[in-house]
Amino acid sequence: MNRAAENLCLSLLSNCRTLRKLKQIHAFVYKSGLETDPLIAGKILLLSAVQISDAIDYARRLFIHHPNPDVFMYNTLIRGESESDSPNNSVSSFVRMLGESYSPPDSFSFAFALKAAANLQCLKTGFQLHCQAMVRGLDTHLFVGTTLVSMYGECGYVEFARKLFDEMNEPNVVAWNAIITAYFRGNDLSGADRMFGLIPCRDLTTWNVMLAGHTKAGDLERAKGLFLRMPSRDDVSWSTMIVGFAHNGCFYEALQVFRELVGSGNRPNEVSLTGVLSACAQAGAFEFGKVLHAFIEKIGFVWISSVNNALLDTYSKCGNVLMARLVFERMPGKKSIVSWTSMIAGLAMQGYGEEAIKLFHEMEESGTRPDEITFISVLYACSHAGLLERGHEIFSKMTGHYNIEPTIEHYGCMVDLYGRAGQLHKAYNFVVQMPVPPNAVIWRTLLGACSFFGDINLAEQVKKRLSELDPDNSGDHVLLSNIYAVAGKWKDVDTVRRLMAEKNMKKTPGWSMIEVDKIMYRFVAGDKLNDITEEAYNKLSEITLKLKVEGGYVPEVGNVLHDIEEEEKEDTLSKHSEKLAVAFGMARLCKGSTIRIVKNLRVCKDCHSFMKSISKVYKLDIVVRDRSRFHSFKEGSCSCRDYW
DNA sequence: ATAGGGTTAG
Repeated sequence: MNRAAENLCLSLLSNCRTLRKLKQIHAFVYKSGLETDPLIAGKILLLSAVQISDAIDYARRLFIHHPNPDVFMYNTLIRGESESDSPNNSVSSFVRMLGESYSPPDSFSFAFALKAAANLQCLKTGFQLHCQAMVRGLDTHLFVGTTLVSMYGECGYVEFARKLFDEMNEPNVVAWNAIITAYFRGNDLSGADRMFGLIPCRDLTTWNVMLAGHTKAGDLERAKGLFLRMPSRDDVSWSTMIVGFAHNGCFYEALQVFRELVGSGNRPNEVSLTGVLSACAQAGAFEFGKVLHAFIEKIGFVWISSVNNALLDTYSKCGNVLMARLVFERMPGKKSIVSWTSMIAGLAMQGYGEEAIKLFHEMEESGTRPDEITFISVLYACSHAGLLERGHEIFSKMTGHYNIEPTIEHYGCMVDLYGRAGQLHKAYNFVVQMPVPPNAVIWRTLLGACSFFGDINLAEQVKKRLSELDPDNSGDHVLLSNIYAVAGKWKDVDTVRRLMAEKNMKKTPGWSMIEVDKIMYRFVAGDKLNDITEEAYNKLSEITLKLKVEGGYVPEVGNVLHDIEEEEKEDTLSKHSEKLAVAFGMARLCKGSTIRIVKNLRVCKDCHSFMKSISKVYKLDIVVRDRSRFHSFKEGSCSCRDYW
């Protein structure tokens, strides 16, 4: 009878995919008095520690309450913890195991604990484990040796990894894959390629290692070539390509590979989904993001926190905080630091400073310790909402209460905080007194503020420092020349322009994107004519006329670089990519639907008032995400309250 | 039960 119950439990467990279901089965196991059955306890631990995402806390509790865990259970816990958010727990479990006389660590224990050291990139821990393995004569074990190669590679000691590899008795394909990965880790692409040529036989992982190595190095052409050449592909190959494209800003390609993946009859896994969602977030592909959301609900990935985090980020980067908030509130289990930080950043981008700070306090109360990224998001929220006092408080809290050493990015946020508020000299003094030497980004932030508030004297001073640090940056010259243009100092404008021409500096072309029928269209300022741009230009002149007549729109020519005739200036302005994108959206989208634009640079003052005017005259909502924040235009005003 | 893919900011 007990035998029958045991078989029933085992068969239930073999089909278990979610923590929810596992808990139900676990309850049944208790009812049947089988909780100490080694086979069943081992399987439940394996599921919660390794096979089900985000269930490691459950696994730990289960382990603690289990009397005399065997070697398998120890190894399973060490394994699960090595891949969790805190791999140091894995090392602690290993140390605890060392103290148990009845279950000494075996080759598996070492392999998993070494994996934790690799994930921690902690050479000291790895080396200590290596020594322990030598004492027990396990360092020559094939699996342990392979993980040692991998660990040293991960910790940046590629030469040493190579030495161990050369000393291995008969390295198999897995060991070869580990040494190739180590070469990539050390940025030695030709070394990796050389080993790829020497390897006696290749398996699927060998190819996947090559894909990952080249996408991480930014060589997507090479990766794509390998992807097409490889004899077969699995879900890791697909997700490597999707994530690789997404990380390198090639969202179009990322979406395309995802479509191919689905088109070829495969079911995307959670990694492909997080990758493609990240591409949607960057591109602002709201409609496609919603399709993915539906898909995620349908196949039950709502239980995976990484997918939820990516989804939350997609909604907030597409300008829909309400949906982001909904995903955030409905997330199962404990919210991770990534969930909190993404939600805070989402509110910050919309200018909801108070709400972001409120959420930050909720996070603190929930017992999740904010990290340096969280503070960047909160400080960003303060600077974009003009909350000087709060920004100051939070900065002090970071250093005082949380003992987090500010990085140059945190100082950048503070400069931005003062700069955006127009306290330019306070910002300047802050930069001069910073304990870290200011870099180009810091000075550029200040130059941007000088440009917004038209402080020519300070701008010239700041530009001098920038010329020392990053003399060939075109954006800085454009900013300076804009400052002169606004002040009508055309001689100075000319000097800057000539310098730019002499040095052959190219302006970063501004582009804007808009999604129509789940396809992203990209417009570049002064684009050549084709069917799409012609449609946009035609609609744009119609809109401009209507705005001038009915909305009292007057082009603000101050931001135009050249000292040319008024009419010509207006012509340059009218080619700004965000205007083309909006016009295209108005021509193509259903009447009354919100227009969503993503722009790579910051929106100019003229385009800003143009959008306001459209929202009033056409009674249309427009959401523009620029380099720095969201602008939601409604009934003639913008959510940024002209503070950007 | 060794190797390969993962979401947050700048």
